[in-house]
Amino acid sequence: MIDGTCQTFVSDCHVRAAVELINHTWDPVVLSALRAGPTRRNDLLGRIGGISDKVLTQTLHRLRTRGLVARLDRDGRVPGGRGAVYRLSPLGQSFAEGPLAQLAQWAAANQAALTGSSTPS
Amino acid sequence: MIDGTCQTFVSDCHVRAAVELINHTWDPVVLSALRAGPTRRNDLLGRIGGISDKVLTQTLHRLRTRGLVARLDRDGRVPGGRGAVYRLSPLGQSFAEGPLAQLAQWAAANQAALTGSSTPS
DNA sequence: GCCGGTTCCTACCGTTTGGTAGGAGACGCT
DNA sequence: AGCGTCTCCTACCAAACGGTAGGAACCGGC
Repeated sequence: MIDGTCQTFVSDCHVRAAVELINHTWDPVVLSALRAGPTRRNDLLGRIGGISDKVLTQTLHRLRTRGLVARLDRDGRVPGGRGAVYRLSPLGQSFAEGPLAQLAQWAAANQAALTGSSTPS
Repeated sequence: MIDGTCQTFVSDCHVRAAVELINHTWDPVVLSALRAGPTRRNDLLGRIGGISDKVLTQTLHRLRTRGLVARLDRDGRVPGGRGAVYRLSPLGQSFAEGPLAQLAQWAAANQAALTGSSTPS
Protein backbone atom coordinates (compact mmCIF):
# COMPACT_ATOMS: atom_id res chain seq x y z
CA MET A 1 0.00 0.00 0.00
CA ILE A 2 2.99 2.23 0.30
CA ASP A 3 4.91 3.60 -2.58
CA GLY A 4 5.98 0.22 -3.81
CA THR A 5 2.86 -1.88 -3.65
CA CYS A 6 0.58 0.73 -5.06
CA GLN A 7 1.27 0.50 -8.77
CA THR A 8 -2.41 -0.01 -9.36
CA PHE A 9 -3.01 3.59 -8.61
CA VAL A 10 -0.98 6.69 -8.70
CA SER A 11 2.01 7.01 -6.44
CA ASP A 12 -0.01 9.18 -4.05
CA CYS A 13 -2.05 6.22 -3.10
CA HIS A 14 -2.18 7.34 0.46
CA VAL A 15 -4.93 9.51 -0.83
CA ARG A 16 -6.84 6.45 -1.79
CA ALA A 17 -6.36 4.84 1.56
CA ALA A 18 -7.62 7.92 3.33
CA VAL A 19 -10.49 8.57 0.97
CA GLU A 20 -11.69 5.04 1.34
CA LEU A 21 -12.20 5.76 5.00
CA ILE A 22 -14.88 8.21 4.14
CA ASN A 23 -16.01 7.04 0.75
CA HIS A 24 -19.42 6.04 1.94
CA THR A 25 -21.53 9.16 1.86
CA TRP A 26 -22.41 9.08 5.52
CA ASP A 27 -19.04 8.20 6.94
CA PRO A 28 -17.72 11.76 7.13
CA VAL A 29 -21.03 12.98 8.43
CA VAL A 30 -21.10 10.50 11.25
CA LEU A 31 -17.48 11.20 11.99
CA SER A 32 -18.22 14.89 12.14
CA ALA A 33 -21.24 14.32 14.30
CA LEU A 34 -19.17 12.33 16.73
CA ARG A 35 -16.71 15.16 17.12
CA ALA A 36 -19.18 16.65 19.56
CA GLY A 37 -18.44 13.81 21.93
CA PRO A 38 -19.78 10.38 22.81
CA THR A 39 -23.24 10.04 21.43
CA ARG A 40 -25.96 7.50 21.57
CA ARG A 41 -27.30 5.92 18.46
CA ASN A 42 -30.65 7.54 18.57
CA ASP A 43 -29.13 10.92 19.19
CA LEU A 44 -27.01 10.46 16.10
CA LEU A 45 -30.11 9.50 14.18
CA GLY A 46 -31.71 12.72 15.29
CA ARG A 47 -28.70 14.93 14.91
CA ILE A 48 -27.97 13.68 11.43
CA GLY A 49 -31.11 14.32 9.50
CA GLY A 50 -31.67 12.18 6.46
CA ILE A 51 -29.78 9.08 7.42
CA SER A 52 -31.74 5.88 7.68
CA ASP A 53 -31.58 3.52 10.58
CA LYS A 54 -29.97 0.73 8.65
CA VAL A 55 -27.36 2.95 7.07
CA LEU A 56 -26.41 4.41 10.41
CA THR A 57 -25.89 0.90 11.74
CA GLN A 58 -23.81 -0.03 8.72
CA THR A 59 -21.80 3.15 8.90
CA LEU A 60 -21.13 2.76 12.58
CA HIS A 61 -20.15 -0.83 12.01
CA ARG A 62 -17.79 0.07 9.19
CA LEU A 63 -16.28 2.87 11.18
CA ARG A 64 -15.75 0.56 14.10
CA THR A 65 -14.19 -2.07 11.86
CA ARG A 66 -11.79 0.53 10.58
CA GLY A 67 -10.90 1.56 14.06
CA LEU A 68 -12.22 5.09 13.80
CA VAL A 69 -15.12 4.69 16.17
CA ALA A 70 -15.53 2.77 19.38
CA ARG A 71 -18.66 1.67 21.09
CA LEU A 72 -18.96 1.98 24.81
CA ASP A 73 -21.64 -0.27 26.07
CA ARG A 74 -23.60 1.43 28.75
CA ASP A 75 -21.21 4.21 29.51
CA GLY A 76 -23.22 7.05 30.87
CA ARG A 77 -26.47 5.13 31.03
CA VAL A 78 -28.76 7.88 30.02
CA PRO A 79 -32.30 7.10 31.04
CA GLY A 80 -34.59 5.36 28.64
CA GLY A 81 -32.19 3.28 26.66
CA ARG A 82 -29.66 0.54 26.72
CA GLY A 83 -27.09 3.27 26.59
CA ALA A 84 -24.88 2.11 23.75
CA VAL A 85 -22.64 5.09 23.26
CA TYR A 86 -20.40 5.70 20.30
CA ARG A 87 -17.31 7.81 20.41
CA LEU A 88 -14.34 8.52 18.21
CA SER A 89 -11.29 6.39 18.77
CA PRO A 90 -7.95 8.20 19.02
CA LEU A 91 -7.41 7.40 15.37
CA GLY A 92 -10.86 8.60 14.45
CA GLN A 93 -10.43 11.73 16.44
CA SER A 94 -7.11 12.46 14.80
CA PHE A 95 -8.77 11.92 11.45
CA ALA A 96 -11.84 13.99 12.21
CA GLU A 97 -9.92 16.89 13.61
CA GLY A 98 -7.15 16.70 11.06
CA PRO A 99 -7.90 15.96 7.42
CA LEU A 100 -11.65 16.02 7.82
CA ALA A 101 -11.59 19.40 9.47
CA GLN A 102 -9.20 20.67 6.81
CA LEU A 103 -11.62 19.44 4.19
CA ALA A 104 -14.49 21.24 5.83
CA GLN A 105 -12.45 24.36 6.25
CA TRP A 106 -11.43 24.37 2.62
CA ALA A 107 -15.00 23.79 1.52
CA ALA A 108 -16.17 26.64 3.71
CA ALA A 109 -13.56 28.96 2.28
CA ASN A 110 -14.35 27.94 -1.29
CA GLN A 111 -18.06 27.48 -1.04
CA ALA A 112 -18.65 30.34 -3.41
CA ALA A 113 -16.62 28.61 -6.09
CA LEU A 114 -18.20 25.26 -5.30
CA THR A 115 -21.77 26.34 -5.52
CA GLY A 116 -20.93 27.45 -9.00
CA SER A 117 -21.90 31.03 -8.39
CA SER A 118 -19.01 32.40 -10.35
CA THR A 119 -16.05 30.32 -11.27
CA PRO A 120 -13.33 32.79 -12.01
CA SER A 121 -11.32 32.00 -15.06
CA MET B 1 -25.82 24.18 1.64
CA ILE B 2 -24.27 26.48 4.14
CA ASP B 3 -24.99 26.50 7.83
CA GLY B 4 -28.62 27.29 7.46
CA THR B 5 -29.80 25.15 4.62
CA CYS B 6 -27.95 22.07 5.67
CA GLN B 7 -30.25 20.64 8.28
CA THR B 8 -30.40 17.47 6.26
CA PHE B 9 -26.94 16.63 7.41
CA VAL B 10 -24.85 17.55 10.30
CA SER B 11 -23.88 21.13 10.84
CA ASP B 12 -20.43 20.43 9.41
CA CYS B 13 -21.93 19.89 6.05
CA HIS B 14 -19.03 21.56 4.40
CA VAL B 15 -17.48 18.18 4.86
CA ARG B 16 -20.13 16.74 2.65
CA ALA B 17 -19.60 19.35 -0.02
CA ALA B 18 -15.89 18.70 -0.06
CA VAL B 19 -16.15 14.95 0.11
CA GLU B 20 -18.54 14.92 -2.78
CA LEU B 21 -15.82 16.42 -4.87
CA ILE B 22 -13.78 13.27 -4.49
CA ASN B 23 -16.39 10.70 -3.71
CA HIS B 24 -15.93 8.84 -6.94
CA THR B 25 -13.06 6.44 -6.41
CA TRP B 26 -10.88 7.84 -9.14
CA ASP B 27 -11.43 11.52 -8.54
CA PRO B 28 -8.73 11.92 -5.92
CA VAL B 29 -6.38 9.76 -7.90
CA VAL B 30 -6.79 11.81 -11.04
CA LEU B 31 -6.48 14.98 -9.03
CA SER B 32 -3.29 13.70 -7.48
CA ALA B 33 -1.96 12.61 -10.83
CA LEU B 34 -2.59 16.07 -12.23
CA ARG B 35 -0.56 17.68 -9.49
CA ALA B 36 2.49 16.75 -11.53
CA GLY B 37 1.40 19.26 -14.13
CA PRO B 38 -0.63 19.40 -17.35
CA THR B 39 -1.02 15.91 -18.67
CA ARG B 40 -2.49 14.36 -21.73
CA ARG B 41 -5.24 11.84 -21.48
CA ASN B 42 -3.23 8.92 -22.58
CA ASP B 43 -0.44 9.75 -20.21
CA LEU B 44 -2.95 9.80 -17.38
CA LEU B 45 -4.23 6.44 -18.51
CA GLY B 46 -0.71 5.12 -18.30
CA ARG B 47 0.28 6.86 -15.13
CA ILE B 48 -2.82 5.72 -13.29
CA GLY B 49 -2.81 2.00 -13.56
CA GLY B 50 -6.13 0.29 -13.28
CA ILE B 51 -8.45 3.00 -14.50
CA SER B 52 -10.48 2.26 -17.57
CA ASP B 53 -10.82 4.53 -20.53
CA LYS B 54 -14.45 5.30 -19.94
CA VAL B 55 -14.02 6.01 -16.30
CA LEU B 56 -11.15 8.36 -16.96
CA THR B 57 -13.31 10.25 -19.40
CA GLN B 58 -16.15 10.41 -16.91
CA THR B 59 -13.87 11.44 -14.11
CA LEU B 60 -12.26 14.15 -16.17
CA HIS B 61 -15.66 15.36 -17.26
CA ARG B 62 -16.96 15.46 -13.72
CA LEU B 63 -13.87 17.19 -12.48
CA ARG B 64 -14.20 19.77 -15.23
CA THR B 65 -17.84 20.29 -14.46
CA ARG B 66 -16.93 20.96 -10.87
CA GLY B 67 -14.30 23.41 -11.89
CA LEU B 68 -11.36 21.48 -10.53
CA VAL B 69 -9.81 20.58 -13.82
CA ALA B 70 -9.47 22.46 -17.06
CA ARG B 71 -8.80 21.15 -20.51
CA LEU B 72 -6.41 22.94 -22.72
CA ASP B 73 -7.04 21.99 -26.29
CA ARG B 74 -3.78 21.55 -28.09
CA ASP B 75 -1.56 23.31 -25.65
CA GLY B 76 1.88 21.84 -25.98
CA ARG B 77 1.06 19.75 -29.03
CA VAL B 78 3.17 16.80 -28.20
CA PRO B 79 3.86 14.71 -31.30
CA GLY B 80 1.53 11.91 -32.16
CA GLY B 81 -1.69 13.15 -30.65
CA ARG B 82 -4.36 15.74 -30.81
CA GLY B 83 -2.78 17.23 -27.76
CA ALA B 84 -5.75 17.59 -25.45
CA VAL B 85 -4.07 18.47 -22.19
CA TYR B 86 -5.66 18.47 -18.78
CA ARG B 87 -4.51 20.56 -15.90
CA LEU B 88 -5.73 21.56 -12.49
CA SER B 89 -7.71 24.74 -12.28
CA PRO B 90 -6.74 27.19 -9.54
CA LEU B 91 -9.54 25.73 -7.46
CA GLY B 92 -8.44 22.22 -8.19
CA GLN B 93 -4.88 23.02 -7.39
CA SER B 94 -5.85 24.60 -4.11
CA PHE B 95 -7.86 21.52 -3.33
CA ALA B 96 -5.21 19.04 -4.39
CA GLU B 97 -2.44 20.77 -2.52
CA GLY B 98 -4.54 21.58 0.49
CA PRO B 99 -7.08 19.10 1.83
CA LEU B 100 -6.10 16.30 -0.50
CA ALA B 101 -2.45 16.57 0.44
CA GLN B 102 -3.42 16.72 4.11
CA LEU B 103 -5.42 13.57 3.62
CA ALA B 104 -2.50 11.81 2.01
CA GLN B 105 -0.16 13.04 4.68
CA TRP B 106 -2.41 11.82 7.44
CA ALA B 107 -2.81 8.46 5.74
CA ALA B 108 0.93 8.15 5.37
CA ALA B 109 1.47 8.96 9.01
CA ASN B 110 -1.22 6.54 10.14
CA GLN B 111 -0.73 3.79 7.59
CA ALA B 112 0.33 1.41 10.32
CA ALA B 113 -2.95 1.89 12.11
CA LEU B 114 -4.89 1.72 8.86
CA THR B 115 -3.39 -1.44 7.46
CA GLY B 116 -4.15 -3.10 10.72
CA SER B 117 -1.00 -3.87 12.64
CA SER B 118 1.87 -4.01 10.21
CA THR B 119 5.11 -2.93 11.77
CA PRO B 120 5.86 0.65 10.84
CA SER B 121 9.10 0.89 8.92
C1' DG C 1 -4.81 8.10 -50.25
C1' DC C 2 -4.40 4.74 -46.32
C1' DC C 3 -3.08 3.49 -41.66
C1' DG C 4 -2.38 4.11 -36.83
C1' DG C 5 -2.70 6.69 -32.60
C1' DT C 6 -5.59 9.54 -29.72
C1' DT C 7 -9.79 11.41 -27.83
C1' DC C 8 -14.38 10.56 -26.69
C1' DC C 9 -18.98 8.49 -26.82
C1' DT C 10 -22.49 4.88 -26.48
C1' DA C 11 -24.50 0.64 -25.24
C1' DC C 12 -24.62 -3.36 -21.75
C1' DC C 13 -23.61 -5.75 -17.34
C1' DG C 14 -22.19 -6.83 -12.50
C1' DT C 15 -21.41 -4.99 -8.04
C1' DT C 16 -22.00 -1.85 -4.56
C1' DT C 17 -24.51 1.57 -2.01
C1' DG C 18 -28.31 3.73 0.16
C1' DG C 19 -33.33 3.52 1.30
C1' DT C 20 -37.66 1.20 2.91
C1' DA C 21 -40.09 -2.16 5.49
C1' DG C 22 -40.52 -5.32 8.97
C1' DG C 23 -39.16 -7.71 12.89
C1' DA C 24 -36.47 -9.57 16.93
C1' DG C 25 -34.41 -9.01 21.49
C1' DA C 26 -33.34 -6.08 25.64
C1' DC C 27 -34.44 -2.95 29.04
C1' DG C 28 -36.89 0.73 31.85
C1' DC C 29 -41.25 2.68 33.33
C1' DT C 30 -45.97 2.53 34.94
C1' DA D 1 -47.22 -7.82 33.47
C1' DG D 2 -47.75 -4.71 29.73
C1' DC D 3 -45.98 -1.10 27.07
C1' DG D 4 -42.85 1.85 24.81
C1' DT D 5 -38.12 2.79 23.59
C1' DC D 6 -33.85 1.58 21.85
C1' DT D 7 -30.58 -1.33 19.35
C1' DC D 8 -29.72 -4.05 15.48
C1' DC D 9 -30.75 -7.47 11.92
C1' DT D 10 -32.79 -9.30 7.64
C1' DA D 11 -35.03 -9.19 3.38
C1' DC D 12 -36.17 -6.46 -0.98
C1' DC D 13 -35.60 -2.48 -4.30
C1' DA D 14 -33.73 1.46 -6.91
C1' DA D 15 -29.96 4.11 -8.21
C1' DA D 16 -25.18 4.85 -8.91
C1' DC D 17 -20.57 3.44 -9.97
C1' DG D 18 -17.01 0.95 -12.36
C1' DG D 19 -15.68 -2.18 -16.18
C1' DT D 20 -15.91 -4.09 -20.97
C1' DA D 21 -16.78 -3.75 -25.77
C1' DG D 22 -17.38 -1.36 -29.77
C1' DG D 23 -17.33 2.52 -32.57
C1' DA D 24 -17.04 7.45 -34.28
C1' DA D 25 -14.25 11.56 -35.25
C1' DC D 26 -9.89 13.72 -35.62
C1' DC D 27 -5.23 14.27 -36.99
C1' DG D 28 -0.41 13.09 -38.22
C1' DG D 29 2.85 10.01 -40.69
C1' DC D 30 3.70 6.87 -44.46
